[in-house]
This record gives sequence, C-alpha cells and structure tokens, in this order.
Amino acid sequence: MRPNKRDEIVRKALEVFYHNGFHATGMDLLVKETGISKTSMYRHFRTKEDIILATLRLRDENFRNWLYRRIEAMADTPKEQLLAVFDALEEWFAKPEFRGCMFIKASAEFQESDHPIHAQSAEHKRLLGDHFLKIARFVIARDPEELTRQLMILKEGAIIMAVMGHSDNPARDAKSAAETLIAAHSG
Amino acid sequence: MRPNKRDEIVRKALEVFYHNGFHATGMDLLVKETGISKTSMYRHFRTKEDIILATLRLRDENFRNWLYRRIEAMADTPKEQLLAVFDALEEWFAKPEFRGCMFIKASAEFQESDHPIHAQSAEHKRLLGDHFLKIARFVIARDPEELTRQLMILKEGAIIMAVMGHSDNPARDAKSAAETLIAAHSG
DNA sequence: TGGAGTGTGTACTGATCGGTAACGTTTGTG
DNA sequence: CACAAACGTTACCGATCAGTACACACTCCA
Repeated sequence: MRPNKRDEIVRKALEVFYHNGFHATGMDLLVKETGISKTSMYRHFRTKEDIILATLRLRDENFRNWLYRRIEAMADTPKEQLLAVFDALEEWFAKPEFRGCMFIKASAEFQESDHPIHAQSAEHKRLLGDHFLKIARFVIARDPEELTRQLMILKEGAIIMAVMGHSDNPARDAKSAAETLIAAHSG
Repeated sequence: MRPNKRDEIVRKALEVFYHNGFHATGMDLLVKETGISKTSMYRHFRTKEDIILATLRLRDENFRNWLYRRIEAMADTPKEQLLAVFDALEEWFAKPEFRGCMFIKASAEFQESDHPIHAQSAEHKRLLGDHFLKIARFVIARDPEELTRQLMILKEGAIIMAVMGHSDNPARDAKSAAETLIAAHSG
C-alpha cells in the first residue's frame, strides 16, 4: 500500500491553517509550506473549503482523543476528571505551538451559522459538551446539564483569556471556579 | 464645519467588518457597502489596516460605554453591577445584529501577538478587566483580582457559547455561575 | 474671483486569489 | 516487463486583492 497522500495533505495543512489562519493562507502558501504539489491537493480535494473541513475533522478527532485520555490518566473519580480538564488546558496553553482554539477561529472567519465550516466547529463543541455531561451525571444528581454548560463556558473563556488576556494562568483561574461551581451544585 | 467624512467611514466600515470579517471584506466590497468612494477612504487612511484599527477604536469606545452605562442603570450596588454584566450580555446576544465579539474575531484573524490589531484587541479586554476590578474591590476584600479574572472568563466563555454553542441562554448560565463565585469569594 | 481642499467615478496597476491544463516522471501491481 | 494511477513541475486562467492616477465637481474662504 502506498502511503496515504490524502492523510498527509490533511495533517500538514492542519498545521498551516492553525498557525496562519484560513483566509490568510492561500493555496500557493499551502503548497510551499507543505511541500505537496497543488495538482496533488486538487486530485484529493475539490476545493480549498474541502481541505479546511478535512483539517477540522482531524483536529476534532485529535483534540478530543487527547483531552479525553489526558483527563482519564490524570484523575480517577468523575469529579476529579471534570477538574482535570483544566489541568489539561494548562498543559495545552503552555505548548509552544498553542494558538488558541482552531474551531473558535474557524467560526470567527466563517460566521454564517449554516456555513459548513461554522457548523462543523459548533459540532466539535457539542461533542465535547456531550462527553462532559456524561461525566457530570456521575458527579451531581440535580441539573448536571447546567453544570456542564457552565464548565463549557469556563473552558472557552479560559481559552480566550489565554490568547488575549493578561492573566498569568487562566486555566488555574478557571479550575478554581470549576471547583466552586461543582461544590455548589453538590451541596 | 463640514460633516466629518472620516468618522462616517469608520462608522460604516465598522458594520461591514463586524458582519463580514476582516480578510473576507475587500476594499471594493467596503466601497459598495458604505457608499463611500475609494478615493475618499485613502485620503483619510493610509491602508486598510489603518481603517480596521480605527473601527476597533470606535468599537471599544462604543461597547465599553454601552456596557458601563447599562450595568449602572440596571444595578445600584457594586455586587449587583457585577451580576448585571451578564444581564447586559443577554440583551446583547438577543440583538439581531449580534455576531460575537469583534475583538475575539480580530485577534483570531490577526494572530501574531505583536500585530497592532491583535494588540488593540487585547487592550480592549484589559480595559474591561480594569473596570470590573474597580467594582470588585468594593464587593470583596480578599483577592478581587482572582474574582475579576474569573468573571472575565465567564464573560468571554458566554460570548463563545452564544456564537457556537447549543445552549439556549449562555448569559444566564454565566450569571448564575458568577453569583456562586461571588458568594464563595465573600464567605 | 480664484485657489485649496474635499468629494465622486472610473480606470488602472502589479500581485495574489482559487483552480485547471498539459506533460513528464515515479511507483505499485498485473 | 508493461500499464495505469499517482505524483511533481510549470504555466496558465479569470477574478479579486490592496492601492493609485486622473479628470471632474463642489464648497469654503481669502
């Protein structure tokens, strides 16, 4: 079997789009940065938009897998796992390649809510929320949905503050807030 | 005095950039949407980037003035004012022209942290945080800085969830979280 | 009255946009 | 070995990008 060129395109394009932005990355730059010919790209994908969608699918898979496994590795109980989300965020923010959430940026560049790219970004957040909710059901009995929505708000807010804010450690702030909220919901 | 054309450009360009995005808005579209000639724009501004920066300055002024006055009108005590931020957010999210936070979008499209547009967006968040901190000092004595950072996280997170999320009312979720946090910090 | 300053409209620049055509080369497989 | 699919290279397409040049109209003020 030949090494899968399509996957290679998606893998490399992901890095370029994440680092450079979507509109700001032209196909010529994509060719230069990935070292893959334009002919090859358009043999596997109809349009630039299709490439973007494929990178977002890969990013969704990579990020959710990483986060889920990370919080499982760091914590034993469901409650500790919910809090470990913010420890994982802290690790993410510290990575040198950290450039914010790719889906927030995608939905910022493609704003119409019925646009495929926007819809797919929203889907990523929905899947994350579903996973958190499953865990939250083990932690509290009354209104785990509200707690989950609030934890999502903390997570997204921490990401924004990590990109734009002046706070040293938004993940730690968010985690201590999460501790308070979980305690309040449990009481 | 002639009516100030420069201000008119900034006012109208603000709407177009906010609705359409920065990279996605070309100068020709800007001319069409604003009804102002390209010659006139380049007489008042050297580059498109200068126009963007001017729109962000106006947006910062408009938004902060609106928010500050709104929470003053809605609440008497400092604690109620901090919570009224989220009532104001709810009003904002409900506006038909709501398209998320212009500064989050700007910093998503211009990612380099030393880019003037990115820096100006971060400055907006800093000014907001400073204002919240002044109020928070009246509410709690111990670590108002941390509470402020957490409220900022809630605010930014609520905006993201309003744009991408599936929750009905992220502002309400954020507000109830803020109530819990303030109570915890006060106790 | 007559510039100076400000505005519009149109046409233009070179560069870049997303995407394609043609052609030769490599590579896995029958 | 032979063939076909996959790949790279190069050149190209029309459209659009940010920005400029030029001719002309209006208004203010000396």
